[in-house]
Amino acid sequence: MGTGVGTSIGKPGVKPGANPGSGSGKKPGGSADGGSAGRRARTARYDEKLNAVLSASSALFASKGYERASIRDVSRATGMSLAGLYYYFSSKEELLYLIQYRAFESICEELRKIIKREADPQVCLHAMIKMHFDYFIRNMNDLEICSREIEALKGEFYRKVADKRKEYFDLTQSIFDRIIDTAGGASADSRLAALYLFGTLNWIYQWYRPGRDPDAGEMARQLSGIYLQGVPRAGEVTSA
Amino acid sequence: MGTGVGTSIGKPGVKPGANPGSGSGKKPGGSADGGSAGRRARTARYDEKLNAVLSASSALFASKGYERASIRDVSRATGMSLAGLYYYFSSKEELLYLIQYRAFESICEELRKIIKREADPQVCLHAMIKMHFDYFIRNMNDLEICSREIEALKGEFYRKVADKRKEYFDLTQSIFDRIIDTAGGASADSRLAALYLFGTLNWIYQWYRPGRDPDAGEMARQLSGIYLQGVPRAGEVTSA
DNA sequence: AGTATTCGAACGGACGTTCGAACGATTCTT
DNA sequence: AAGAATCGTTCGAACGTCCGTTCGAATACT
Repeated sequence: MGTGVGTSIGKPGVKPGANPGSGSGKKPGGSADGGSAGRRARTARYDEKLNAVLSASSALFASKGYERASIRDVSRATGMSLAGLYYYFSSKEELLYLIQYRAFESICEELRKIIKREADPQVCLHAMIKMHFDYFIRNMNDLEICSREIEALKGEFYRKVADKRKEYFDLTQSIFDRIIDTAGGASADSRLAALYLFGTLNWIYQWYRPGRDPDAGEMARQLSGIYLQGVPRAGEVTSA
Repeated sequence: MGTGVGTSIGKPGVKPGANPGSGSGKKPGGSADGGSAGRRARTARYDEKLNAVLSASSALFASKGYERASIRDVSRATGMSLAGLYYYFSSKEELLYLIQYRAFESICEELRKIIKREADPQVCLHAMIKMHFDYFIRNMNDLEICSREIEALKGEFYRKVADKRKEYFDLTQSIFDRIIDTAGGASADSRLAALYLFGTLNWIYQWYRPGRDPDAGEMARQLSGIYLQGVPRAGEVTSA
């Protein structure tokens, strides 16, 4: 903040000096950027249009992949001109950043609520998994991008998203910590358990098809059943 | 095979007619291409150099991603000229195909051996997971590419790799089928269980670091423990 | 009038791929 | 054994295309 240079990106009309691929990418603004604050939402129209752009980009990035989807594709999908798009973001990378950051921010908030609400750690794990499946089904494109395009961001963009992802992970691991505290000494390691679970959750976009596969409730029941009792007894009820 | 047109790709010196991005991509040769057969391994020198090219490409694709890594990067990494590389493959896509196909082919073979060897389904699941971790640690780049770049292939290339992947999946699901047959009626669904496990296995490249994390044996013990008894009892011994 | 938003047109660069010529080794002919 | 022909292998240079981004002017809104 001291220099006053490059502290205000993402705001309409502000195009920072050209840093063609070289610089270390210190783009995102100072505080809570990526959410709704910090973007100077002058008009409701601006916010609506930005959301439309993000939604179209999300669908495109999800179906073609971030690298293969071009800004020209986004232009075609939104009906906006190539140059007009750059009024809403200052680089393709920021576009990806906004999608990822917002998704992690909102799913983190939902998880925090659950942890606050559920005292029993086993019930809490089930609620967490159920919430993740629900969120996934409501926002398949965003979560697919959060899983698949982790390494497409660099510099500050990467760091900010990585922090949010770590928050989501730490919250999940804390649930396993409590499960393991309750159980005896023959439990799994909480970090590994959380990593294993994250693999499963980050992979569902690869195979889940809404019509064919079970709904979120059934999927969560089976998965939490496995993690709490193993595959052979996954269907038994845990607690009253 | 009937037309005699485009039936022999991947062989040195054979450049099929230009189909710039449009055609449906019916490139891979008739039978068991992608392995060692079908590529007309005239000389040992050719095979060695091809393996060097594949290995360098694998490292590049793994670290930068398939799209971001360019043929010029491969050229730089191998010391060969841009044009010289095309003596060993006919397109960048075929390069990716060869890496993926060979990896799936060899890991499928290892899994078939395990299933033939282990009569107890629970021991078999543990052996499968252990084998996968071992294979991953020995071939991190290849498996990362198999997990991350699934959708980069199209047409026949995609189909051939998808078939191999399905074989690996079906073999794994068959293990869960036997586990569930043995157990009572409160088990998980075998297809879901296999999909959940695949998520975990396909995600390890995102976090596993050889020095920091447990070795393959310990990781397999914990993961199979979870799938057989759940997190709270993952450390208990299953059978004698 | 003044600000917010959109656009057509272009720039420079990176990409995958190809072409024809050359090099090196092996084989064939004499 | 010598020279020519063949084949496998490598290369420099270029082609055409697509990309992300920018500029200054034009339009819409308040």
